[in-house]
Amino acid sequence: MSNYKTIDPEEFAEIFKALSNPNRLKIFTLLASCCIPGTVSVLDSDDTACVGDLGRELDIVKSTVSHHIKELRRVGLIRTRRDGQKILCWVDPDLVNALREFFAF
Amino acid sequence: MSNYKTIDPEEFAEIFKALSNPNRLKIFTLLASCCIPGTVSVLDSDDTACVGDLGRELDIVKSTVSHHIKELRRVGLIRTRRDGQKILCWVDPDLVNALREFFAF
DNA sequence: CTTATTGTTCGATATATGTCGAACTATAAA
DNA sequence: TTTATAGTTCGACATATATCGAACAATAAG
Repeated sequence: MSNYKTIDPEEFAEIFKALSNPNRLKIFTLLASCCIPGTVSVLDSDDTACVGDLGRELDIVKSTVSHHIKELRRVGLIRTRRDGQKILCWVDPDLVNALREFFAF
Repeated sequence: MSNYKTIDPEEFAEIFKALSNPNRLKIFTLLASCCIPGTVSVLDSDDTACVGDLGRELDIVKSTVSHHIKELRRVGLIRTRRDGQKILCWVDPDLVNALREFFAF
């Protein structure tokens, strides 16, 4: 694991912190599993809103979902784009790749 | 990322939480970079104590290091073994592999 | 323009966490 | 047995966080 010396501990700690909350991790995994990396995320094929759908899926109020989305976006794990009333979300494949390499021997 | 559906969010969130503290992440990376996976960890070739060495390296008191070691061990990221007065630490390669797969597309 | 829908921001609150120093335990050395 | 070294546990404190509901903002529909 020689690459461990090259990472910024503060930055990576922030990323792991973003994944340390169960609901936030579920949001991340939902987004990761429902979309092709690099493309816009949808929970079903009807192109529904991310924040609302995620809240309904996880049974948490939208203000909490919005807060979690903001945090995931802040550390770079996901990206967002407005489409009408809805905010579409998807995972950033580059950061996911960096995380996979972090755990590579 | 089809494997995202199979993980336990609570368990993985705990693991990420263990890595979410900068000092704890530094301990993990020090252990990961200084030892061959599966073997006993040493910071230098003199087989010195892990807790004391880590504390000196990171400039934090031993009670804090001990607390962090306990947390890393609780979630399975590291393993420990007593050797005389010293507690030797090393990373668990299986869990590191699982984390790498978690971020695999 | 008015109403409905979607998402954000704010304030409050309860809970968790990181850190330290002091006291204690365990092992080794003299 | 006494002393030294290494690590753990405990109590305390300050700080951060997760969550909710209410109020607000933006966009769409009528």
